[in-house]
Amino acid sequence: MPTLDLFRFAPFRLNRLAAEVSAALASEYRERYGLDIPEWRVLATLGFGNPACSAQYIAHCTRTHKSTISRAVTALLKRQLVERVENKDDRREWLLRMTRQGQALYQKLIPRLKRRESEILSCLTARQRKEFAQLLGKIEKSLGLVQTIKEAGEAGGY
Amino acid sequence: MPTLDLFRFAPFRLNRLAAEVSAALASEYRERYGLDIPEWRVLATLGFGNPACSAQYIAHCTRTHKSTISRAVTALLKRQLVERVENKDDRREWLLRMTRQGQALYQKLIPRLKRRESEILSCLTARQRKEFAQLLGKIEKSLGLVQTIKEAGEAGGY
DNA sequence: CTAGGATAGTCGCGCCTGCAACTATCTAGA
DNA sequence: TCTAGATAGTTGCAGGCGCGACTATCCTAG
Repeated sequence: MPTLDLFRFAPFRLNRLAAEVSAALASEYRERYGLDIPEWRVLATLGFGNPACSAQYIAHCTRTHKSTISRAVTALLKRQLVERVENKDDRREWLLRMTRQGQALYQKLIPRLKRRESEILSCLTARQRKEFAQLLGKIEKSLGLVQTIKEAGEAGGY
Repeated sequence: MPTLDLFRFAPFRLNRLAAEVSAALASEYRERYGLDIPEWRVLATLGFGNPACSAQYIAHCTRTHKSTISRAVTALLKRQLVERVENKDDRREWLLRMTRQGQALYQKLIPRLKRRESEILSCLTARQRKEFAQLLGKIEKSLGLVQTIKEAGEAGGY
């Protein structure tokens, strides 16, 4: 007679943990800066080595649906946190980048988020944190979640 | 100038991984058996050491909102996968338990889900899987996600 | 015994988000 | 060149779910 302990079942544990961690961070970007997760992902992508990229690129490498990214970009445009410029080579897409105001918000937000992450992981030793990151990496890799940046990049620079 | 690599940021990684794992399992309980996640959580709770408990108990220990559990129970009642009996001692609540049909579905579903979990974790060695479970446990504990069963139990048996 | 507060469960409302259709644009092949 | 298919982005729609109000019931203090 098969049985399953939900509390030892990795998929359930990952879901619950991710929800809890997201809730812990939401107070930073939502309550303090009025951002939701998709909007934060747009800023995060533009803020790290991708100063001007398309919405599609952001959707790909954050694994977020393009309609969700589209709405996030619309909201960020309205708040003048990002701007978009026409891509002469391909007029279907727009190149997105943070405005000065967007960068200012980003600069203030990042240290707060890093601090929150540190708090959450502070129950682990430095060695355990590294181990945890590596194990996550192995699972991500086997699920095909890792190479999105490189592949996206190689697939035409976006 | 602070910066943050989304792909090394634990909250993002956990979110993305949880979403991917959930999607991988959804084909089992949704496509094959027409269950969504809350419904599956109800069955899982009833199937493991809690043969007759209240909706509130399920909500507590799965960390799911009571309205979500309520709707899941309604759907399961309609499909006659669970039934509920009046609790003479407290007529505000109902005791839920799986019907014979519910148990039959549960028996067929469990091995499939376990197999999927094994596939997902097959990229890790046995030792790494154990390590991963322990690290998850430490984080869960520090976030107060662990003792829900015991606390719920001690809080009156529900 | 009664009144006020707590708790179980239900349900309406609104937000979020994925799906799919749509437009505009690009690309490849006849 | 022209056409068919692919792709970027937007948007209407519907389903899922959390919030909060509501009813019914229970409990505790006076």
